[in-house]
Amino acid sequence: MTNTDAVSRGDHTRETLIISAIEVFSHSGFDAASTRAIAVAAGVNQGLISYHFGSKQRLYLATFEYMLDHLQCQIKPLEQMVSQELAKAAHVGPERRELALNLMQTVMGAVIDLFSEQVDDSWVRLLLREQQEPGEAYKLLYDGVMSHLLSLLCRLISMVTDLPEESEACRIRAFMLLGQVLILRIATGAATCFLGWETLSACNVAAFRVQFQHSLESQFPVLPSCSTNVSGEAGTYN
Amino acid sequence: MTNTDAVSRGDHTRETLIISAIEVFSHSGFDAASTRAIAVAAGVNQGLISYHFGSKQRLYLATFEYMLDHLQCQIKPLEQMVSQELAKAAHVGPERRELALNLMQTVMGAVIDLFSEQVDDSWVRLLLREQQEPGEAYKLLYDGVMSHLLSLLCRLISMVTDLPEESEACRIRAFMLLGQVLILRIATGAATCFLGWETLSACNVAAFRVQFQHSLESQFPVLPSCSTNVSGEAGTYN
DNA sequence: GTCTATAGTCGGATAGAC
DNA sequence: GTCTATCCGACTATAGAC
Repeated sequence: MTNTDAVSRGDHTRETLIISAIEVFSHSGFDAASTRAIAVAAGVNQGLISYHFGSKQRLYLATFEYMLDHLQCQIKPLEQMVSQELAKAAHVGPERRELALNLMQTVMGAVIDLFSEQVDDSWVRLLLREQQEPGEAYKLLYDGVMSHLLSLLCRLISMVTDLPEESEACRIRAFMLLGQVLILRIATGAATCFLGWETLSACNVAAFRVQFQHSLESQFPVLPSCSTNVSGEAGTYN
Repeated sequence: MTNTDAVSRGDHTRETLIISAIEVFSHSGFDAASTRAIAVAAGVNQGLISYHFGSKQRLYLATFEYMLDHLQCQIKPLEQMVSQELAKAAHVGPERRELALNLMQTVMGAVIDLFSEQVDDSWVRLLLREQQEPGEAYKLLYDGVMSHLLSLLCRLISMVTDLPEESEACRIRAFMLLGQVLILRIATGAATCFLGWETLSACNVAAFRVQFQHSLESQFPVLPSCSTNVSGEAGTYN
């Protein structure tokens, strides 16, 4: 068992604290979350927060670095995959347009997966709070994830619509597209009441995905032709 | 000046406290918001919160009742207008479908107006927080506004797409549609960084509205015919 | 209806033993 | 690295003067 000792006791405490901190911060907000409550949830002593992170604020930032690492692991492969597929078919014309649309479906499918399976409710609450009042933690979030995802969508939208990739119009479209799928996690209360989805079951997510695909296809019409999906079934990319 | 005395000093204090409470609650969250800070922001004594509302929790609920009144004043006329327009043209067929699409544009335009001009940043933060962890205040919000707005959209979507109004598919589409426009207020941080919109100027909102109209038209295609907008320019309805 | 003063609780940060 | 004990400030709610 010297293997588990490879991560020192301190490192384990550190991660345990971060995981508990995400839960407590997300529930109460930064100010109302007490370091005592975080320590209790983590099963460690309160003094260890100061020892490992220096202050409550620094613990808060550490939680964002932690979440960012996980989110980036999901986004980066998407970026690479898109670049590869586009490089393989570098020519212009309707085929490229259809490829871009297929890639868009794949990317958005992956985003739906990411936010429905991997991203916890508490993560959503934390990320949303920073969106509302961007602070130090938000810069991490934007630079690390949001900007990459939005740029990726712009690239694809640009190819499908012929809008310039850097244009405001294209960026707005990317923004709206993201809103269309993220609303499922943002308006949790409305989803519960209006759709009757207490929790996001795999079945619910599948139904949502079907409607989103319909919406996507009509939003960005391509010339009618047989669909050649780039990576198997849409959205199975991981 | 007996006219201004018609609202007693107490009523004025009450409203002042509510307005300040919205600001403070939205910034810090319920737990971290201090009644002291609210009282200072309102320029009244801290003890008056207990006197007028009984407790911090009741003040919190009062803020939602206050916001709800304002939101309902915007939503109800929309519902009535849609019902009237649909009653006037009660027949089926492509004309009705196009009417429904025009009504959808008008309704969503009004929603964009509502959330960009009338609904304050602090309102958005409060409403979002309740969405994330629905509490007592959320029931007020859902029954008073959200359910009405979503049902209205379902009615129109159903006519344009032939999806049954009560079907899950139709409800999901309504949900996504709302997400597409609300993202502008929800992802404030991303809007600032990615679109460069520090504040939502009228110009920014106009650009957003244009892109949304494009998206809407392609999402819900009707048979090509001359557009007969129901109430003048789309979205000028108030 | 409004104000002051205060009781009682809980917060973050830290010093020092182990 | 971990724990106990403690300082001091801020919190809600309330009692009572005006």
